[in-house]
Amino acid sequence: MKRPTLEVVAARAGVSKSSVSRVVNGETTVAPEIRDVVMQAVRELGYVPNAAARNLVTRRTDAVAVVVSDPPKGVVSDDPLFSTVVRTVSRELEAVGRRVVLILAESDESRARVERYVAGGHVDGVMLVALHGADPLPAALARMGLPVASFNRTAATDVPYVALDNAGGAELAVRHLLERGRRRIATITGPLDLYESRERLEGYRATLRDTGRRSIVALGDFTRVSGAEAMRQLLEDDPDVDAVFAANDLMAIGALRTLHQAGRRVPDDVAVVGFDDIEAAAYTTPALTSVRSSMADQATATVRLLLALIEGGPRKPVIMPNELVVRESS
Amino acid sequence: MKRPTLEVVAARAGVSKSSVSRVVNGETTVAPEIRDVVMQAVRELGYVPNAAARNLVTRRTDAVAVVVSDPPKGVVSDDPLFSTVVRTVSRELEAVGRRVVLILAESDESRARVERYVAGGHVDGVMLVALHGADPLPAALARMGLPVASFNRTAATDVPYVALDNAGGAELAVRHLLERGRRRIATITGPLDLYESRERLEGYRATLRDTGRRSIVALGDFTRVSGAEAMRQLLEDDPDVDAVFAANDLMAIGALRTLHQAGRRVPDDVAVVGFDDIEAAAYTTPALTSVRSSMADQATATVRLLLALIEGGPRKPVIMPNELVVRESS
DNA sequence: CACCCCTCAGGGAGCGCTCCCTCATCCTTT
DNA sequence: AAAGGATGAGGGAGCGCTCCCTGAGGGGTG
Repeated sequence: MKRPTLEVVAARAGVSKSSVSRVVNGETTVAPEIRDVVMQAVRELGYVPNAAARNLVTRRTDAVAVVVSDPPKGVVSDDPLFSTVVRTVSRELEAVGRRVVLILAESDESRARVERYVAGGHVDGVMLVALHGADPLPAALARMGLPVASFNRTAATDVPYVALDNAGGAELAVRHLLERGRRRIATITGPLDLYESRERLEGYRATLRDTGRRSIVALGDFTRVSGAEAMRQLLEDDPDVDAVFAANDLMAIGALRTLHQAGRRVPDDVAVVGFDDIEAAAYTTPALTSVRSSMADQATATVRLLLALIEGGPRKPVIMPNELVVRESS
Repeated sequence: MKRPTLEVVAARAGVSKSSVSRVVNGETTVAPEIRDVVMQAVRELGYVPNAAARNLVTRRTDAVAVVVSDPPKGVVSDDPLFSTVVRTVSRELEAVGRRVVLILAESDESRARVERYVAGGHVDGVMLVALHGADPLPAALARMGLPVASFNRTAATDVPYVALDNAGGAELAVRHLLERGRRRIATITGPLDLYESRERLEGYRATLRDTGRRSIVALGDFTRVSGAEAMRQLLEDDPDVDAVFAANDLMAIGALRTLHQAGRRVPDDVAVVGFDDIEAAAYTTPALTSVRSSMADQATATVRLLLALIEGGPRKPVIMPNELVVRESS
């Protein structure tokens, strides 16, 4: 069951190790006949280069770490962000022949492990996902000089990122509700240690402020449960609320549930708008109006950014646009 | 920015490379004072062993490939199976100090890449997820002698797996509907090239058969869209249908949507039962009755199985139990 | 025709680590 | 007290690969 080495292939092909190496690595300075005989031997022996040996000398790994830094927060296991991002990223990296090493950094301990791992030079670059503002990881990674790109903005200003136009999206949502004639427009925020949450909240506030209306804010943490809870709070605090902008769809879904239980009709009594336009948004009752932000596109852009960084490209952030998808809930 | 090597650490500590190696690898045959002085040097220099070099000689990688073999099937990006499994597996492997190399095998081409990759000895074992019955990958991987464990049963009989009691779960669902007095119980199946789909269908059929009732079957593919479509079909084929057992929750959610649009009340006119009890099941309107099968537990069991396999454990399958969670939809 | 240059194959050092083997030291045992 | 055994440190080969360097051979130029 021993795998053939370069040397064995060379012997079989009757050429030197160097030539085989050149052929395998696609160098052009090889005579066609040597090329052919080597390829033949490679095929016959089922030769696969040993990545460890190669990595040992080249210092390149062809691997990228995808670090999902995020507290486990209970059972939010079907968080669509996670699968969309991981899936897209994996697909995109696969296409350029790079491996994905997935790392969940849920505790300080595992965060330390990530640092050690990355410091060990096992990967060519790191993509960061879902960090709260205070997370020390981005800065720590950036400090070790390895290419790092972040999905969403982080507190570490020197880490290039790809983010949405969050404030713009929130403005879209709120303007839409105003146009529908809503007067008491509340919001359910995401965790405020996340930039996106803060920006969405700020967009909501700014838009209302322009019309002289006051903000009605309840705090959530991007989970369905928190959305349901926040909606209950909102109903209690201000029974006349007639519209809600939830900072993501999961929370909007939670809010929908609370409204249903409380006997409020959507959109007749209360209009609801979410953010992200996840697939489930089209399957709620009533179907959810949402700010569409293609997480997949954002993920792709982040991968591209990281790859560019690895090639020595410029470290500049990217902002993705978004649009409003109007459905039954508003 | 050059990383220190074993040799440098040895020099600093005033001992031999061998001793440093022993300390770093936690061998016990080292005098405490040498241990201490080495640890000190390691700390001071921030030494992290080079995995490539280590792997080159030991042939161990401490990495496990998680292969998600699955056609891209459009936008089913928030498939809860994916995130739950990947997340759980990652967490579990992290805990035992192993890396996760995530590979999406969506095309024949990438499947070939997986084979080559695994053949290259880059990982100590492979965990397979979500394969359709005809997938040649499991057999191919098993053939190369590497430990392989599958999340769910596959066609390759020699690949150990962890599966649910699918037929039993279906029976639970159907019996429950019968007890509720339903007479025309239909089912929406998953893709029939999946064992789980076939087993759930078989469980449904067998249970109905025992009561002398006939089966009413519509085909789905585990997505919301397909559930909605199948429900439409069912309504058309048999307008008197008064209960539906969907082979997973996502399709049940799709069915709920169709029923809502068709003006049928749930559960009054039609009762709906899903399978998996994903988080979203509690957030539908009405909340979904579902067969609970902890995907997380199943994923954990699969990891354990794989780790045992790597240690040379026995190759025997594991079957997980399930229970019915009754909510408003039935 | 002689010389030089260019192209391209082969030789071999060395990447950082492990692990086998040797050997020094100290403790036991008779 | 001498010899054998246990313990544990050090030396060094070698894992499979890349890449620099050397040098052979062929073609072009004056």
